[in-house]
Amino acid sequence: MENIRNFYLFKNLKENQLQELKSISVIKEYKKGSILFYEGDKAKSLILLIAGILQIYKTDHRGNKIVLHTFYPQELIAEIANFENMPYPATAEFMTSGKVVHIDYKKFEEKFLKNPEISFTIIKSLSNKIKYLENVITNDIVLSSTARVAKFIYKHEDEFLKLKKNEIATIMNITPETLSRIIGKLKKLKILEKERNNYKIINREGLRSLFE
Amino acid sequence: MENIRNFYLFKNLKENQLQELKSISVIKEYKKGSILFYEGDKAKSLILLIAGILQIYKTDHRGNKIVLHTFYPQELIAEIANFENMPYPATAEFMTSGKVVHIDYKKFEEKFLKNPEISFTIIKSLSNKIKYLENVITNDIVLSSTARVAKFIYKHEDEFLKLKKNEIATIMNITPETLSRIIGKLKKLKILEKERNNYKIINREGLRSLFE
DNA sequence: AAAAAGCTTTGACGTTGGTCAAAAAGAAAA
DNA sequence: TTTTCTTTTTGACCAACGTCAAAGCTTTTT
Repeated sequence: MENIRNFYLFKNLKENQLQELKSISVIKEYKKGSILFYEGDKAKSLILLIAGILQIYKTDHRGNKIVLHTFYPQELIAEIANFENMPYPATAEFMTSGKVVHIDYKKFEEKFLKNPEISFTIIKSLSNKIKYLENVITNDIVLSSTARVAKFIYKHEDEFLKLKKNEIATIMNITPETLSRIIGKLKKLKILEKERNNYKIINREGLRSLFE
Repeated sequence: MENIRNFYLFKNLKENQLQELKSISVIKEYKKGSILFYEGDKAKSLILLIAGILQIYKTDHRGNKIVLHTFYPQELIAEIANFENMPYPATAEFMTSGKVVHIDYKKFEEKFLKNPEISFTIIKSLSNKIKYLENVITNDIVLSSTARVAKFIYKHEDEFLKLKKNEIATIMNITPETLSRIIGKLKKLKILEKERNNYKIINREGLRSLFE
């Protein structure tokens, strides 16, 4: 097994604790597109993502993915399913090939959860997730499509210029047609301008006023 | 100051720690309808609700309240604003008169956050919030209005019978008109039946199939 | 029991964003 | 530079919900 000490979560453990942790952990590899767990599955182990990109999503009544999280390595995944002893609330799919540490949760809880360094890390991880979920709610419920697009362009100018329009639309859970129409609207409002085969933002404040 | 030991969060502190905690805490009372904080406010203290009902909400682009949480006593409120040092992500309003302990966060973090009992409580509190937020997302984004109403009736039969229709509509963030039309649809589907001036559920499974 | 006030339902209509198909514009390959 | 393939835009149309106003019911008050 690789050096588990590299995982930030376990940086501060002593050698004997590390050994103990290793003894309750298993590393598994996953191919791109494979499913780590489905919404409704029962959680058996605490999961730490150590390689690859993992997306957590629900599917709405029209079949659209609602992405709750996109995880990059060194993150705990869906710990609440363990803490609350509940089924996974969403589905996890690898966007790239990836690697994961499965830690026997029961034993972890007994032996590690009250370790101050570890619990502090978990608090950070959880509060990060809350931040993220709140953002999903803001974007998908509070804002209209136009506001959502404006916010995206404002906050991710470079992606807006680089990514294909239909990729951007997917990220925002809208159709490419709707995105195209909104961009058209922004052009009329003199917020964007077509320049060669791309756009230029000519009124950042105008953008901001659309979502604040 | 009242006996702070009554707050579950601090049950396991030793006497000297309790004294220390008291020294960094202030209790405040609030009237029904008063605002504890607004979305965007800066968080200065860790807040523990000890009396009353507190609602946390955002306002969507049409002016509807999106309720993120409804808190009852003995709960930490919006801790992430402290942990992540970010502005409050939503507004908090008292639904009844209430009481709150304000704890100086900087000092709390130094002295208490790494106490195993306390951090465990915080982990519980955070994971509860995640559960709640996930539920909001499921209800408000994933489900259609009909599914949302079906779920509400299925899970809260008594409220459905007792509350006024427009109160129910408010809880679900839909208009009374839409609710009325959906109820009409459920009548046609032989899931509900009008009985005197109320309804009767005559096909619970039918209800369930609408949201699962 | 009649009148007033408060809810709920219904109808007409508007807005938002999705769907499908076709046209237009760009990029890549030949 | 043509040709071909991909992406974006446009138009016509649809479904879900919201809005507003009027009509029907209930409940409360007098």
